[in-house]
This record gives sequence, structure tokens and C-alpha cells, in this order.
Amino acid sequence: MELTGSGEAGYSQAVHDQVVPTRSSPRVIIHVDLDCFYAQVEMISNPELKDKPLGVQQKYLVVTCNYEARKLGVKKLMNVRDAKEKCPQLVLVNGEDLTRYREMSYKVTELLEEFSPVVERLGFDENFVDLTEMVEKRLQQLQSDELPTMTVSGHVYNNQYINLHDILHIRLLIGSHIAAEMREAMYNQLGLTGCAGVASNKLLAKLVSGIFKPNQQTVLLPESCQDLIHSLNHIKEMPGIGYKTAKRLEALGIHSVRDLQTFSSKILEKELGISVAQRIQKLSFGEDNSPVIPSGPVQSFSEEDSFKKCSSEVEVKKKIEELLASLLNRVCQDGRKPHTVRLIIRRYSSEKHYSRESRQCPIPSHVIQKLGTGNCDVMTPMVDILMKLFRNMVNVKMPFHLTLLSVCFCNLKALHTVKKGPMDYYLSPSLSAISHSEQHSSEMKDTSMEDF
DNA sequence: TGGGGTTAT
DNA sequence: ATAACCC
Repeated sequence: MELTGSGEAGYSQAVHDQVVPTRSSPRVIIHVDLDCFYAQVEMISNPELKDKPLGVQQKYLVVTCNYEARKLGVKKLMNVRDAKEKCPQLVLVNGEDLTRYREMSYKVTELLEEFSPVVERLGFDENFVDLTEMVEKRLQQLQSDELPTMTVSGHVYNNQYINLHDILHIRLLIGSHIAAEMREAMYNQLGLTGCAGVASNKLLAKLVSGIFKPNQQTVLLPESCQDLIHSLNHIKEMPGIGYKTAKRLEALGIHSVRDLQTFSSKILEKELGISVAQRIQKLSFGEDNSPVIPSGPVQSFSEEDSFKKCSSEVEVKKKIEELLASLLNRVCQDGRKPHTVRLIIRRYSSEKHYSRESRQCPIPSHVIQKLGTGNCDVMTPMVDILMKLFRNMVNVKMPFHLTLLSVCFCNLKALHTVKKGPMDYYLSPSLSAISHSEQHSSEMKDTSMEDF
């Protein structure tokens, strides 16, 4: 038996004109999924909540709840009235301000990045990590006398037999140990519990992480892949197949994963377009070659507020000022500067499901400059810009009825720190481009376009 | 359905 | 700018 073979050596990815050998085939991916994340953060903030049924409320919804509450029949995204009816002892905390959740969320991602830098966030409470390289290193450290005593950490999906002569099994077992170490670190350093799934791609890792539910982990061995995907009761449960696609598939008579596997590729491509069709049909077989993409710093900040009714310009301005105040704090913390601002609205409509409209524009350069600086009045010009965007979307001479307002800062650009002797100077990209001849054309053009 | 996020078109 | 996806 050889421990090192089996990966097809591919030559891809030209990085800086260098051809780097990459092993593209057998990956080890972990999906980490925190247990009822917002509720956990609240229980850490206030330990008195720990042994009580707890729900986190946003507007009239219980968006998540702890396991005490779940035992008593409370479900995620349940109406507050229904939840209180089911469970009169339910303790509710308001979770509309995401600040503490966001901060804890990034602590988790950073902790995982210490194991391996390739970490992709999915929402606030899930992360994928590509463990392939880490596993490979441990495999090379593995002594041959240790091999016969190798065991799994946590559950094996289907309770499948482990073959220690199968290199794919060995890799995944090593992955399961790394998963256990990650969960231990999350608990010891942050006080958080969660589930983990280890498999050969993101789809399967995600599906298998949910098999044993709070605070447990599961590894999927290749032979049980089909069992896993066929354990889904409906195609809508397949990550990547959302509400719209599921509806269209149903119209084609496709309900189960097997229906999708056996459906004509040609017809599917004609109905959904080649891109979606090919992607989701591969998903139906458990195939997913999408890489784990390091999320890095956020690409946009937004704050939103929903309400029953907002129908005057004065109200709109007040809401925008509130949203903006929070956003400016966040921008200040981040250090980078947004170069674009967007206003998003949702209009009241009795039927038409969930449609938002938005208008965006560049942030004038003189406003950008003031953004990080405490708060020498950047509010006024920003509110003016946002009200103009608002009037561009909504005819204020006609009656209107909004149910949501959101402000988003995006197109974030780093400040360039230029080493110049004892002092560092912060320069905007355009200035930096002038002082450094190696940075030019595209950035210059981009900046000047936005300024005017 | 809340209050966020991402990528593709 | 919108539409789809994710939580």
C-alpha cells in the first residue's frame, strides 16, 4: 500500500507566470456550523439565560432559539405569537442589532484561519475550510505503526466500515481529527459549540455536517455519498437549488434528487440555461468542484430596517440617518473606505413576493476623505446624497408606502500605507498612484471616473 | 419572514 | 440594477 499516490497531478493556475503543480483531485473539506448561533452569543453575554428556553427576536419573528426552546416546540423563524403560545415560559431577547453576532462570527473565522488560511464564510455561522494541505502534511508525518490503530473522531455517516488500506478513508479520518481540534478550540477560546462535517467537497461536507445535531461531527466516506444525497426528501434541500429553481424544476416534474439525476440534460439546459443546468445536475450526483474561496474582509456593509409603513419624506430621512449613523461607525472600525453608496427600498404590495429596488452612486472624493475621521460632519452630505437617490426611485409627489429601507456601503478600497522614513503616510489610491509609478492606469481611471 | 451577506447577468 | 443564491 502506498500512502502518497492517488492524486492526479495537474498543472494549472499560472501564478505570477509560474506554473505551479497542483493536486486537484481528492480534497478534504470541512463545513463548520455553529449551533443556534445568535442564541449562543446571547447566553454567553448573559449566563442566566443558559438553562432557560431562549428565543432571539427580530421584529415579530423568533429568528433562532436555543435547544431548550426547541424541545418545547419553538422553531426557527416562528412567529412570536405562535412561539409564546407553544412555549409560554419562552424568554425573548431582541436580536435586531447584529454587532455582537458579527464580531463573534469573525472571531470564529479567524480561529479557523489559524488552522488553515483557506476559509470561506457562509452567513455569520458557517465556514468552509479546505483541509487538503493540512491532511497531506499529517499524512507524511504518520508513522507506519500508527496506521493500524487509526480511528475516526466523531461519527461516520451510515456507520460505514472504515478501510485502513484505503487512502481516501485515511485522509478523511485525519480530517475528522482536525475537525475535533477545531471544535475544541472554538469551545475553549470562544465558548462556542457547533457541528462539523468532513467530506471530499463543499456540498457533501455541508450536507453531512447536519446529520448529528447539536455539537457533534460526522465524516462522509465516498461509498456512502449516494445514500447521503438520496436522504434528501426534496430537491429544494440541495444547497444551491433555491426557491426559484425548485419551482421551475417542479414544473418539469422534478421533485426528488433521483428525478434530477435522470432528467434529460438537453431539456434541462434549455429550460434553465446551460450554466445552472449543468451545475445543479452535477450537484444531484453529489459532485461539486467549486473551490473554497477565502472570504477575506467583507466586501460591503449594510444596515437595514423593516417596518409596517413609512410614507413620508420626513420619516424616510429619519430612518436613513439612523442607518447611516451605525454604518459610519462600522466604516470607521474597518479602516477601508467605501467608494459607492446604495439605497435599497421595499415597497408595500399585497401580492408581489419580495421585490427590492435600489439606486447607487459614487461617493464624492471629499466625502470619502472625511469618512474615517471621527465624524466631522459627513452625515449631512451623505444624507443629501441618499435623499437624492430616494427621490430618484420614488415619486414623492405621489403617495408611497415602504416596508424596508437599507443603506449599503460597497466598493471598499484599502488605504495605501506608504513607508517614508519614520512616518507612515496614508494616501488615497489616486495619490498613491501618482507617487508610485508602478501603480497606474486602471486605478487612476477608476478614481477619476468616480469623482466626476 | 429578519438583517444581513455573495456572485452572476 | 436586478436576480438568484446562502445563512
